Amino acid sequence: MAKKISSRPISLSTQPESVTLIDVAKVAGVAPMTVSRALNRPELVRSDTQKKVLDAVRATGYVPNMLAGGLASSKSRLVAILLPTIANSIFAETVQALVDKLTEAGYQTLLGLTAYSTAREEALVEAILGRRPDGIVLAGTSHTKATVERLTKARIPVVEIWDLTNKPIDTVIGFSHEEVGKQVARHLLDKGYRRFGIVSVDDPRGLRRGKSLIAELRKQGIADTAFKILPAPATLQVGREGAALLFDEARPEVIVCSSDTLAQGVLAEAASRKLSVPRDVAVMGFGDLSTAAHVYPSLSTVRVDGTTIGMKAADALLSRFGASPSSMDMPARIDTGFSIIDRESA
Amino acid sequence: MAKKISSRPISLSTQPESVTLIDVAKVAGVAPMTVSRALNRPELVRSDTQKKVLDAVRATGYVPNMLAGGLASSKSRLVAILLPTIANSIFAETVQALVDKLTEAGYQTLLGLTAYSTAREEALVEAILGRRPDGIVLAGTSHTKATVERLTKARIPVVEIWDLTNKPIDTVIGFSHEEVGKQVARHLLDKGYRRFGIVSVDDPRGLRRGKSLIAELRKQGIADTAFKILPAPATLQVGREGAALLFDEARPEVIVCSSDTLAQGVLAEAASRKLSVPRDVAVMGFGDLSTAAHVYPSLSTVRVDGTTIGMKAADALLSRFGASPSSMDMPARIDTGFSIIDRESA
DNA sequence: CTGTTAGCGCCTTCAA
DNA sequence: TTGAAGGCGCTAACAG
Repeated sequence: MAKKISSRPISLSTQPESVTLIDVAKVAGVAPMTVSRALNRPELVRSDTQKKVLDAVRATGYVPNMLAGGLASSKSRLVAILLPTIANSIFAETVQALVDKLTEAGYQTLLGLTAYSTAREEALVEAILGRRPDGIVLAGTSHTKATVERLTKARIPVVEIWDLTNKPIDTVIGFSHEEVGKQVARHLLDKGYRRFGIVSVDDPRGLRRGKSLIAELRKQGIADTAFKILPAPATLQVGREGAALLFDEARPEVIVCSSDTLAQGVLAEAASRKLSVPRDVAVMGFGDLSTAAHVYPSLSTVRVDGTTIGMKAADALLSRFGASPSSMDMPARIDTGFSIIDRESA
Repeated sequence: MAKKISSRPISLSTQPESVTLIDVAKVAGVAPMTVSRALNRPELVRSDTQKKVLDAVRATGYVPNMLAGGLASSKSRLVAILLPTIANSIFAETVQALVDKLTEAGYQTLLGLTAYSTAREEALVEAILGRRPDGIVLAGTSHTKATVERLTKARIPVVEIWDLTNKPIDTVIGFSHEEVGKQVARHLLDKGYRRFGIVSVDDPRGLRRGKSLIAELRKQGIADTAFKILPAPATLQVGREGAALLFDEARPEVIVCSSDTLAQGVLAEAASRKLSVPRDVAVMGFGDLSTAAHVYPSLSTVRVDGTTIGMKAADALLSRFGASPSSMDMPARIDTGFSIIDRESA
């Protein structure tokens, strides 16, 4: 009778063979395909069949194998996220929002950490594309040529975040770091400051903000701006050290920091030197949101809404996942902007 | 001549069919299996064959499909990490260390965020097991029965971190939160404090530390300890609010916080009330490492080395991956400990 | 050292 | 609405 001897040996070992669609189908008394449908497209299955299947799933403890499903359907329900770092990171909120939204939509998230290295990013991209993700999110817009090529060839939605560019790989959601530097310069000049100091970690976007700030100051006739670049990650301690260097050398009227964490370190150093903020020295941070705002009345900051970036990135991906391949060619360029929050005048 | 007509249609579309092992094999002039070996177990392949294959890989731009590979070999080279949250998180360092080490070893990391909900954790575990990860890391030791069952049945290494228990699912790496509460109580009592206040977010481990602290104080004859529990996440602002409540009601001599971020908020509130720390009120944080240490001279804290936890978790996984299935039954229970850092006496 | 065969577990396609 | 056949791309196991 048996058309084919079961290839699965009757297991005598304690290792419970993993339950497959076929096992569920047997228990439910339907074809494997029907189980698949009941699970993935229930609207195509009569409700009593549906029930039989679900009962069988519970009875067997079946967990669908997404490797097999993904291989067969070329849909992995996987989104990769690549960022420089997660420790003490300005990206934390973005990741949180992104992961939350994607999880809710039934996608899982692969996390890769590049440590601000485009070479490492390239290696990660290659490895990750091996998983055939349905989409990928990258922090920043600066990548190696090979990375861009691979990403383009992969023909999946690519979202670059936390920066802006005129030549995105696909979709880009962020703001201009040059514009941040420029606006911060103008804002502080308007308030009458003339001697500036900058504390930044060695992060490409932070450096660009700093350079743009200096460029704008130059335009306005201010030539010498002390620019302290310290190794990442941006910790309170690093902020303190940077501030110490500036206080010892340049005695700036205002210190601009590449992140709020650094700014808090600067505040700590100022306090330890009995310097009053902002009277003796003003401090400007970057990043904000749940950290510094409302808490340090003397701290100004550039506020960036990381949560919005994460949510928009998720939206961008999800809308493309549903869409037809042709509409794949309609990427977006979203400027989420930033705002300068001035605690002194609040 | 052709044993079989190529099943792959000659593509006229612009969509470049993705390159497979077979394509590489053709170009290299070897069998597909040889390509597979050259890529995964090069030591089994003669070096000139090896070279032919690598050249063909480069020429074709081949990216191995890990879904297919995983399905065939039942090895996914994937590790899942489940934590409550990543925003403002005490886990950031742990994740960083874990991801770094695993990436280096050729594993990729799936990130799931549970928001302190065991129900959500259960759903995530189920979804994630569908990817057939080679291992899984969970924050905490408190899970639903279904989660524990599924995890046990999955027969993969499971590492619970940032807590300790006598009944781990498998391996557990962390420290006792009860012990933290107790030691903090004793430490502060020794220093002469008698009126305590606690600010905690609604996080199970933070609450356990707080309860243990209170229990120990009771033992020592101190009955009334104000315990403010605020909704997560732990931000500076929440710390400020908690402190404000305590200052208005209880006027504690010392405030113990469930995280350093909260503690910093408490410092800010104290400052705004012109209270001197630690003279008027002492503040004890939790977590530390790159954040508070060395920066706030007035802040005491419980130091936990999140990086070590992450590295040990990675080690635990990697050693089991290499090992024989039988040695799978030798889990570990590692107490990474903690230390109380007292800035006042430093 | 290299090749052949036979699936891994699921979904697409087509037929009933 | 359900079922049967075939293959997604790769690797284990064995043969040469």
